[in-house]
Amino acid sequence: MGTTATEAAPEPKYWHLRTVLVRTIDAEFSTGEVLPNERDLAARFGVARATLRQALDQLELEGRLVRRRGIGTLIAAPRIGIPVAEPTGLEPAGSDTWRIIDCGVGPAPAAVAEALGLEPGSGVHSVRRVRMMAGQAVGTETLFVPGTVMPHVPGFLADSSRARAVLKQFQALPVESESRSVELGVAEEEPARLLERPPGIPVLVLTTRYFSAEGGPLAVSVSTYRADTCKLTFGEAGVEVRAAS
Amino acid sequence: MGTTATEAAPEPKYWHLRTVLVRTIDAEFSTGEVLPNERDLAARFGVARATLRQALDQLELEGRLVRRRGIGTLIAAPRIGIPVAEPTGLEPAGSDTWRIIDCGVGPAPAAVAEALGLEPGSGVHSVRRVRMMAGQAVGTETLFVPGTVMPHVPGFLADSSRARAVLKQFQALPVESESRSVELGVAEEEPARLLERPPGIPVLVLTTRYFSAEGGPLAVSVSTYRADTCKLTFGEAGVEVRAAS
DNA sequence: GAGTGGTCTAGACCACCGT
DNA sequence: CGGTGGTCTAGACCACTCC
Repeated sequence: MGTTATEAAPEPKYWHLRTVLVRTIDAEFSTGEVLPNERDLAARFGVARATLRQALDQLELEGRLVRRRGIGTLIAAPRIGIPVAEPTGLEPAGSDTWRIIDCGVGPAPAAVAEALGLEPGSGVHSVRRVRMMAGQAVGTETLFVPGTVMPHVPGFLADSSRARAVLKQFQALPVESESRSVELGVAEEEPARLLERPPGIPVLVLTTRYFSAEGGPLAVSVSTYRADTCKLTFGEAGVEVRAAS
Repeated sequence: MGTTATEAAPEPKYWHLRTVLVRTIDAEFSTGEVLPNERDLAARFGVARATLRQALDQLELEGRLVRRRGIGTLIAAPRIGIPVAEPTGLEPAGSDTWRIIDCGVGPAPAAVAEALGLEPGSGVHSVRRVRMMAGQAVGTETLFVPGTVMPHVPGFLADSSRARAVLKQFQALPVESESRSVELGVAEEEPARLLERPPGIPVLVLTTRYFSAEGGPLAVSVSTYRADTCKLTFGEAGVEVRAAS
C-alpha cells in the first residue's frame, strides 16, 4: 500500500475512505452490483474492518449502498420518490397503495394529544397503515382522530372494517388546511417490523396536521419512511417511481 | 450488574441500551444537562465503550443528544422548526435570515443540468447562502439559475453584490409552481464548513424546482439542513422556533 | 494537566444466506 | 458447509476544552 503522498491530513481515515469509495462506485459500479466483502476491502485499504465499516455506514445513510447480511454489499437503486399528497383527496395511482394493519380506540399518547390540542389521555381513533410502493413496504402511517370529531364509528366491526370506516369518515371531514413537518428519526420496534427491517434504521418522520376552517385541529398523522430508499416529494411534477430490481 | 433475568434476547445490546437511556433521559434529565462520560456509562452498563457509543449514536441521530468534544454529552434542545416557504415571495421574519456566501457563473453540475433540463455543462448562475436561525447556522442553500433565464447579470460586481442582483432577478421570475423533495444525506466538506460542523453529519437535503407557467424549469435550489437540530415545516401554522440555550 | 468525545485497531463470535 | 454482514470487546492514541 504505497502511501500516496500528501500524508499529514487532519482528515479521519473513514472520511477519506468514503471519498475514495464514492469515486470508485460512481466510476466502476452500477446498481445491483456487489462490492468486495468488508474484510477484503479493509485489507485492500490497509485499515481495520471497523474503520471501513464506518465509511460504508455513511454511504448507506446516503442511500448509495445496501448491505444484506449473508449476501454482501451492493450498489443501491436510486431512491424512490414518495408523493406526499397535496390536496386532501386525490388518491394514489398505480403501484402506490396502502395496506391496513389495525385500528384502535384509546387514550392519546402525550405528543398526539398536544398536537391535537386535547387533554392528555383523551380518546382517539388510530388507524395504522403500511404504504406499499412497487411491491415494497416503504413507510408506515398512524392516523389519529379525536373521538369527539368522529363519534359515530361502529365498535362491533372487525379491525380492518373499522379502519375503513374511520378512513372514510376522515376523508369526509371538512379539512381546510394542512401543515407538515419532516425530520429524521430511527425506527422503533413496531414500525421497523412493518417495514421488514431491524429496529434502528433511519427514517424520515412526516407529521401532518389537518385543520378545519375555524383553525381547530381535526386529525394528526405520523408517518415514517425508510430514509435509505425513500425521498419525499411535495407538489406536482415528478412522480418518478423507480423501483429496485 | 446482576443480570436482570430474561436473558435470551435476539436483541442487540446497543438497542437495549438505547431504550434504557431514552427512558432515563426522559425521566431524569432536561435540556442542557450533561450525561456521565462515556467511559463511566459503559462501565455502569457493563459494556464496552464502543457499544455504548453505538447507542449514543442513535440518540444523537434522533436529535435527543448533542456530543461536544472536550465537554461531554448533553441533552439536546427540541429541534428548531424551519419554515419552507410556500408562496414564492413572503420573506422571513424575526431571527430567520440568510447570509450570502458567494456567487458564481459556470457550467452546471450534471445533476443540476438534468433537473433544469439543460445540456450538460450549460452555464448557470449559482448563489450560495447560509440560513441563520436564532443566531445559528442551520442550513446551506445553493440556487442555480440557467444563464439563458437570466442573461443580464452584471459581471463586474463583487460577489455579494452580484448575488443580490441574481436573487433580486430570481424573485422577479414568473414562477408559476414549485416542486420539492426531501431526503437524507451527509454533509460534504463545503456545507459542513458553512454549518460549522465536521463533514459527515446527517443533513436533510431539500431540493426545490421552480417552474414557469409553460412548465419549463426556471431554477433549482439545493439546500442542506442539519438533521440533528432541524425539522422542516411546510404549510402555514407552527412557525415554532425554539432556540437552543 | 486532567477530562472529554473522536478515531482506530485486531481480534472474536453470532446470525444469516447460499449451496 | 463456507461466506457474508452484524455485534461486541479491550485496549490505544488523538483533538479538543477548560482550569
